[in-house]
Order: sequence, then C-alpha cells, then structure tokens
Amino acid sequence: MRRVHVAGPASRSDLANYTGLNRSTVGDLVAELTARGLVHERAGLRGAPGRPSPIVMANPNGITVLAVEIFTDSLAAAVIGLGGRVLARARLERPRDGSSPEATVARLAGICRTLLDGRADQPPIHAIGVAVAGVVRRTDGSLVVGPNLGWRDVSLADLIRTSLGLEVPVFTANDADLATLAEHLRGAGIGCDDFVCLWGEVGVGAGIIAGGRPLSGRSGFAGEVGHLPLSPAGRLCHCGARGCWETEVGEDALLRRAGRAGSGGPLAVDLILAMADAGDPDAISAIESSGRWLAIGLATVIHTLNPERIALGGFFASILPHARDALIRALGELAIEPLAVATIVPARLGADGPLIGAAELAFEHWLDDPASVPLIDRPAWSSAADRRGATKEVDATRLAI
Amino acid sequence: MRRVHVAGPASRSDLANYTGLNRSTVGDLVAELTARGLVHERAGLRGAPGRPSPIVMANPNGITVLAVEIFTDSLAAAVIGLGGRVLARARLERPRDGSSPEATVARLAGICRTLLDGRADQPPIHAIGVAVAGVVRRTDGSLVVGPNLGWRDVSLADLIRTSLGLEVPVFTANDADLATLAEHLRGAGIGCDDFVCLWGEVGVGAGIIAGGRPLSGRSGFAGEVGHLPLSPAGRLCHCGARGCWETEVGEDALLRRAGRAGSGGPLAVDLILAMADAGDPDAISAIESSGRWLAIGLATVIHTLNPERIALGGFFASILPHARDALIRALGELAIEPLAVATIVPARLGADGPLIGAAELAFEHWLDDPASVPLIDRPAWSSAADRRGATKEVDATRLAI
DNA sequence: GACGATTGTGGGGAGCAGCAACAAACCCGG
DNA sequence: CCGGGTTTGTTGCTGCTCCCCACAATCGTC
Repeated sequence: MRRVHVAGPASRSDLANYTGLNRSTVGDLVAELTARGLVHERAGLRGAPGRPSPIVMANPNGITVLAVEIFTDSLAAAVIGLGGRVLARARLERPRDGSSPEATVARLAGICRTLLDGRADQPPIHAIGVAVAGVVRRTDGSLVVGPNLGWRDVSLADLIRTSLGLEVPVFTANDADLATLAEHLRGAGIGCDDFVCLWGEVGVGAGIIAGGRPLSGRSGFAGEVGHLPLSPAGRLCHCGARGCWETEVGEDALLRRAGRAGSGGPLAVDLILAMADAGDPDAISAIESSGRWLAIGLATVIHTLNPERIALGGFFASILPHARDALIRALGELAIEPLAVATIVPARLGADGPLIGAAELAFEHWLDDPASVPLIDRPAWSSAADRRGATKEVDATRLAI
Repeated sequence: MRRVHVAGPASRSDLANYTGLNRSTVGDLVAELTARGLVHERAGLRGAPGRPSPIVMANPNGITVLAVEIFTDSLAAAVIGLGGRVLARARLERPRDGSSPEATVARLAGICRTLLDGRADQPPIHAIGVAVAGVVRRTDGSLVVGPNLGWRDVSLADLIRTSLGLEVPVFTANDADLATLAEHLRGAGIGCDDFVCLWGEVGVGAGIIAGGRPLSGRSGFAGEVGHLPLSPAGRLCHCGARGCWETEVGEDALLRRAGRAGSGGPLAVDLILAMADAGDPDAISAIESSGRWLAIGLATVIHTLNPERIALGGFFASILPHARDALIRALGELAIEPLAVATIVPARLGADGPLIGAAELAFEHWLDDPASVPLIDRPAWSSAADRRGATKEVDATRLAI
C-alpha cells in the first residue's frame, strides 16, 4: 500500500485492485495513514459512471528525509519528501585532493545545515540516506572500501550523525545500487522486475534488480562489472588485472581512441560528441568502437541475468545516441537470439539518481511499518527524550535486517 | 514450517525458534500436519534439562511425486517422497538419434509405469516434476527450445500427463536450474543464500540462487553462461558467435588440448584424468589450461553476482581436483581482492541433482499450502471425480504464478 | 526427593481482513 | 427533472491466525 503511494497518486478502488484487499480494509488503512499525516485525499475525478473514488496521494511533508551523496568529484544533499518530491537541493564540487572522511563530512554537513535551516518551520527530518562511491557492508552500513575516494573502513553513518547532531537513523549504500533503485522506482526501470542499470564514468559499475528486488550479493559487491576480464590481451587496469572491461569502455578509452588521451572530464567527452555530431570520422569511429565493447559486456550481463531492460547511465547515456547502431549490431552477433529481447534505454533521472535512491532507502523503514509514525498530534518532535527513545529502537531493527 | 520439514527433522522447540512463532502455534500446526499425514513425531532425545521436545520429521509417504529428467544422453525417473527421500529410481540411455518428443516421452512413460507399478499398494503420485535440457517458459511450463535435443515449442507438460494417464499437475523447468535448486536445498549449497552452480558437460550452464531465491531472469534464460563472449579471437561456437566460454572450457576443449579431439563422452575425460593421475604432462597441462579458462568465466560471474559459494558440477567436478590450483591462482589475479571470498566446491548430488530438483519443484505447491492436502481419511484417491476437480484448481493457480 | 529449567497444552483475547448489506454519488435516458 | 443502473465508500459482523498466560509434564541436578 505504501508502495503505491511512492509510485504516484491512486484512487481508493485502484488501491483495492492493486493490493487485492477488500474495499473496507483499504478504507481503514487510508484513514489510518491520513491520521498519521502520510497521505492526503482529494475529490476523485468524475466522468465514469458510479460513485467517484477519492484520489489518495502521498503528503510530501508527512515524512521527510535527508539524502546525501559522496562522490569522487562532488558532494550533494537534498531534502526529499514522501512521494519522492525533492523539497530542497544543493550540490558542491569536491576537489580530488584525497581529503579525509572527517573533512569531507564536515563540508557536507555545511550544505546540509543550510538546507535544513531553510526549513526550520517544517517538521524535522525523519531519517538520513547516504549514497557513497564505494562498497558498503550491509550489516552495519559502514564503508568497507572506497577506491576512488581513497578511504577504507569508515563508519560513515556515525560520522554523519554526530556531525549533523541529528538523532535519526542513517542508512548507507552504494551509489550505483541506489541510482539503480531510483531508476527502478521512478525512472527508466518502472514496472520492470528484471532490470539492470549500467553506470559509466571513469569507472564502470552496474546495479541489478532481479525478480523485483535489489541484488547485492554476499557482501554488496554484486554489479562490479567494470572489472569483467573481457579482453585477455588488453591493457593493464588500475585494479591490477589485465583487460578489465573498464579499460575498453570507460571515458578514458573513448578519449584515447579519439586521440585525446589525458584530457579527462566530461567536457572532453562533450567535445568528442560535438565532433561526432559534426561528422568527424575519427570521433564517430571512436564512439562506435566503444559501442561494440559495450555490447560485449552487455552480452555477458544478458547471458548471466537475462534482464528485461537495461538502462545506460552517466557517460554511457551521452554516447548512446551515437553508439546505438554499432551496439545493437554487435549484440545481435553475440547474443543467443531469444535472449536479445532486453531493450536498451538511457537512464532518466540523471545526476539526481543516487540522491533519490538514498531517500528511498531512508523511507524504506517507514514504508515497511507506517504504524511507527506518530499520530497527528504532531509536536512529538518537541520532546527530545521521546525522539531519542524511538531512534534507538529503529536502530536496533535496522541492525537486525 | 514446511520448509523446515524438507530440510531435515527438527524438534518442536527448534521449529518455534526458527519460525519465530509461539509454542502453542507450532503445536497446533504440527497437529494439523500430522492429521494430514505429512509428518511423524518421535520421542525427543534426552540429555538436556527440561521437558524433552518431540522430534518432527517429514513422512516420505505423506506426499510422493514423480520426478523425470529428459537429457540429451539419458532419460531418468524417480519416485520421491516428502523430505527428499528417493523411493524408487530408474535410468535409461538415450541414443542421440534426434527422436521426436512423442517417441521420447513414450519411452519415458515406460520406465515411469514400471516404477509406479512397483508401488501399487502405496498412495498415488501427487504431482510430476520435469527436468529438461532446454529453455522453459515460466508461465505455462512449455519447452521453448532445447538446442541439444533439437526440439522447439513442445508442450511437454500435456504430453507427459496424457502419456502417463495421470490427472496430476505437471511442473517443468530447466535441468541446470533444478539441479542448482537441489544443491541449494540438499547439497553443496545448503544454507547459502547467494549461490551459483556451474554445470559443465558438452555445454556449459549455470543455475543461480540470489538472496535465497532462484534467479531465472525475464524469460528463464538466466545462467546461460556457456555463451559469454570471453575470447574475442577464439573459435567459432555452434551457437554462431565467436569465442564463447563454452568453446574454451567444455569437454571438447579439454579433449582438444589433450590431443584427443573427436573422441567424445565421459570415458574420454576419465582417460585424461587417469593420465593426469599417472603424471602425464600433456594431460596435466590440458587440465590446467581448462582451469585457467574456468577462472576467467568464474571471475565474470563473481564480479556480476558476488556469490558466497560456487559449486562445480558434472565434468567440472571431475577435473576440479586437478585444476584447483591453476584455477585459484588465476582467480587471484583476475578478481578484485575482497570479492575473491567466494569458495569453490564440487557439487554433491551428482547425477541425481536434476531429479531431486524436479521433485522439489513438484513439492513446492503443497509446501506453500499444506492445507490443500486432504485429511487422513485417505482413500480420497478412490474417487476419480474428486481428484480431477482438485487437479483443475491446482492447474489454475499454477498458471497464475 | 525437591528444585530449577525447559517445553507441551489449553483457554482467552487482540488484530487483521473478508463478507454482505446498505448508503452515497455518479452517468444516462426518457 | 427523475428514476434506473453502476460503481464505490461505510458499517457491523464473522472467521482466522497467532500471541499471551497460566498450568502441567518431564528432564537433569543437587
């Protein structure tokens, strides 16, 4: 039920159909959610015969969470309300100076406080979701290793909680996984239960939704497809192995093939795209070559997971229009015919993906158990003691997941 | 609860702990299952303080299913009882003569009838599970394509049902997926929620358990890893593509490297293993080469799925003792370090895997809903009308899955 | 042989959800 | 403008599942 609320407004009878519950039960539940301030009801639209069914919609201010993102090149934060509405947002460039987790979180806390101060008259944040470029341990949400950040074994959740001085639960996960979750719920993967999202920047990673659920693997490393050994005689990868997929389809590979090695960054890629638009044969052939290598890795993913749809994000979304033909052609040669039904689409949420996914992660707990949201006699947040008690309980259940 | 019954005997208090249910509730449920003849209770073992807890164990004759297997080289059938007990079994060589589905099923029906006749005094079969070497459509259980059988679009379930004249539901699935399910429940993958089983014979395929559930993909093709494009400059595969993994790690590749191309079959492989045992350097190097290629594909699987454990079955299990060192060494070079935690083990169930998995598939329906098993006033099977009615209902729910 | 520990048993009750009948609100046709 | 048909919300009742609690049974141990 809560799920439907996070997937858009719906009439009561739609909800009854969707959940398979009785009209009476739906009515009771909606009443309870209204009492807790989680949903609004609006007069239903007429036009059909029969009594009009009220439209139930999520109340963005019913639950609000803080979503933050720690990337190699940027920090970002947003306040996101129920229903996925972005209520406030801020982004900051981050120099690649190998700064410590503490310093980075301090800067992050700065923008967060700015966002929160702008909402001082609104109900406070219910939870914090963190998207970080690295591997996160599922059991306690700590960062095991963030290769591009140069961090290792950081207890990010505690760091952020204390740095912000907020006594709310903090949920942490990998950025690609969260962006994939976001695309699955509100982007290119809506309604698709076997979905893969491939993210390409300097490195390459994927997020996987299998059977409607995120697939994280034993320790959260699933989807590290950047290091598939696809090119046995290929170049040395920074991971130490030879011929990783990343060395053939990453940004650097495209720049190299276009004769612009060394000049990193999205601007260089944009230049090559512009050249290809103008008909430059070297640029076009470089992009097509990336497309063919993309197909080789995608064939691997398709044969292993048989997804219904694959979304390409980041740098891959940019080159997709130019690389599509070469990619599809190569896929047709590599994939067993009936498997090739996976459709390739660009990601839709762009740079907001990880933030929206982090928010979704933070919402999860309340969506699982909306009864834990206090009743409408709101100023519950005026009592610090109550809040702390509630937080503790939540933390315990989180650890038990 | 039923799940625990199929995973071995357990005391009542164990069940209460495992399910989180109350002692009273467990008592009620066990009583109901006993009334339906699904479980027995035996005096609990003493030795601990406190009142001894009765041991609950599955009753093999409570539900019995017929499991059949249609392979390229062999046909097999078994009668399997609740708890996974094999009550009767038969296997038959199948010539690779491209015989039709009808002829094959007729031969299969022969051995099935022999098995069933030997149990004429026992309660009849409750369901049929079919393991077939090919791709099966999940919605209706028909065979989409069986490349090695040379079949296409065969409605196997109906064929088998009419051929045997039994009005029971028939469940069909891919052989590798079922063998993996079997290994997960009762073999090398017990208690492992992120598990991959790699089957090598002439072709190569994998079954995947992700997050405790079978991963079949959009249309059941997941795990077709034999055709991963890992060797761009490699040999032509019978699938039409170039450099499929299969061409480097299949039986034929080993025979080729050992200088015995053409002489197919498990006997040829055994010969090479014997030569390696005797210290023959060519045989050893051929096996090690297979081990290295195995590692390349496994690295792909590991980076994509991050399994906790990988079981090698069929031909791979045979060469594992000799190939292990080369495999582990190559994996160490290819895999990002923390990922390499996946342990590689041989499959445990051997040739029975697909049959046991097929039985598990057939049990599934009753395990989901034990209440649908008639009460102990058994001779319910004396009324053909009742049986047919029940079957129809079951079929409807199966289609709705 | 008494005591503590552990577990099965039975009655009462809370919570969730379905069912059926009724009321409300809409469209449409006369 | 009004009644029929249709769809949907509302209300009271019922049934099911499972928890809680008190009690009895059975063990090891002192």
